[in-house]
Amino acid sequence: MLQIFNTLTRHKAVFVPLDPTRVRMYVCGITVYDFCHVGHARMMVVFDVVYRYLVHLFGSAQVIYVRNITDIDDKIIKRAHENQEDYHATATRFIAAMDQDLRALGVLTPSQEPRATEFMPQIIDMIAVLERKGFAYRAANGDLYYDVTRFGPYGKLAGRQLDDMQAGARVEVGPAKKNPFDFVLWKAAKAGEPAWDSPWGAGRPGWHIECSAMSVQCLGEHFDIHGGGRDLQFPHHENEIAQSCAATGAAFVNVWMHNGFVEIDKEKMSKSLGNFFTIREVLAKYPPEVLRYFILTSHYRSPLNYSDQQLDAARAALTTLYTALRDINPRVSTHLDTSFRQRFFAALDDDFATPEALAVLFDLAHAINRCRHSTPQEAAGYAHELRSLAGLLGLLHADPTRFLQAGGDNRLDDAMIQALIEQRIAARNAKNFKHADQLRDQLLAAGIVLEDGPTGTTWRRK
RNA sequence: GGCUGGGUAGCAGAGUGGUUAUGCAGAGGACUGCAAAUCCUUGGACGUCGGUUCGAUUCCGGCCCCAGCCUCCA
Repeated sequence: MLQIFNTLTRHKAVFVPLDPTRVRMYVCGITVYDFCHVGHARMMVVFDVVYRYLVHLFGSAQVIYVRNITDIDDKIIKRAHENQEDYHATATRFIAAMDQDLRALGVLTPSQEPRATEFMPQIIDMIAVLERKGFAYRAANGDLYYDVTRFGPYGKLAGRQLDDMQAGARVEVGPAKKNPFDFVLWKAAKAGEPAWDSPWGAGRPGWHIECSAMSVQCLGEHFDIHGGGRDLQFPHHENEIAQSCAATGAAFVNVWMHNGFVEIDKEKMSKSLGNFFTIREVLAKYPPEVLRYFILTSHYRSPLNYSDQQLDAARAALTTLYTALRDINPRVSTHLDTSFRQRFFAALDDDFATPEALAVLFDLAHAINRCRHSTPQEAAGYAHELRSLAGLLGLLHADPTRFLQAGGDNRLDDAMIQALIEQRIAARNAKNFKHADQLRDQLLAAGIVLEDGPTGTTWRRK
């Protein structure tokens, strides 16, 4: 039984979909004005695992996963202006970059990826409903605001009362607002800004309303899971609740999920602090699967401390797993110890406890290594088990030898490596171990590790 | 000021009222020409002060420390 921690209740609870034939999840994607960083990668990978596991439990045709793209917003306009290009060109460019990064990380494509600019009529409709119901007001600056005092439960998701919050703790409060926590629904366009026509004049939607409109449009008024980074809990998701519930009069989301931050030196990785690494920066140094593995080594709600040391450890760990799979043809076996599988699913059932699930993978790798020579068919069975369980996490899809030999600085290509290995074999056969060791050291200096086994010499990159 | 989380071995990171997490790193052994990989064995831990308990890292309370949110942010 899958249990999920619900931010709304601060408890884990058994997940029961509203409609078991249509499990519906919405995740806040990114605003496309720059390359994705490791923090984005974490969110994408975490919810990718959630999606994969829901598909495993309910079937691929039963799970609808919507992840939006914010393709119009102040930052995009600013970036486009800096680059002297159309806002749309900026957005398109960074969407392509994002797709490339996510493909590398093995993140599955969601069922739908709605973009704000494609949902203008629906967004405007929802705002109009809010205005008609008295939840909106026009400020002196022309912007249309949501009046938070009109929505009773405001603050429930954040776990705080309006009165408790210190408005303007870190920034000046907008002077046009009646209440400091009021937020913009429709932003009046300034000269030269991209704009859409609306009952409130030319302008663009506020950030929060687009997610309310798109989620309701794609999944219905009331759906199962809504996710995103912890930083979206307040005010973004709080505001979504206020808008959606006020507009539809229905319950909005059953389970709210928030992933923890990526940190560097105990500090949140963020654009504003400037302490971020983009996904592509990391992928220039490490195979994408290493980054994915690294993300899954900590529970999704915990902080994840980023460092090269951790990435190195992740690569070493994957090397261990792939080494176990090397030279084995995974085959389904009917009489296997099923405790691995049971532990693995128990871990994921417990609020997606990936660290525990990964531990099971290592136990399987050890099981393979223990019996790979004595009972190869058993080893093949465990290898199949390892592959299929890891596959649920989006890991261990690669050919083992390809993973183990990938990367490197290409000082030596495969043919050169092979030639040096042949030379060394000749030297060994001639009992000229000094020369053989020299060749091995030469390869090691180039990052190539040799392994002499009963069936010959294999190599991998360090 | 309000609100959330958290402090576990060298590093990372799970978990549990009494019994091995796991990975990387370390030690010893097997294997190897020597290595590497692998296997076997193994050292090392639960911020602090109290309380509950036969027994607490694990429950309760105080304290200290850290991070995050209360603009935008995954």
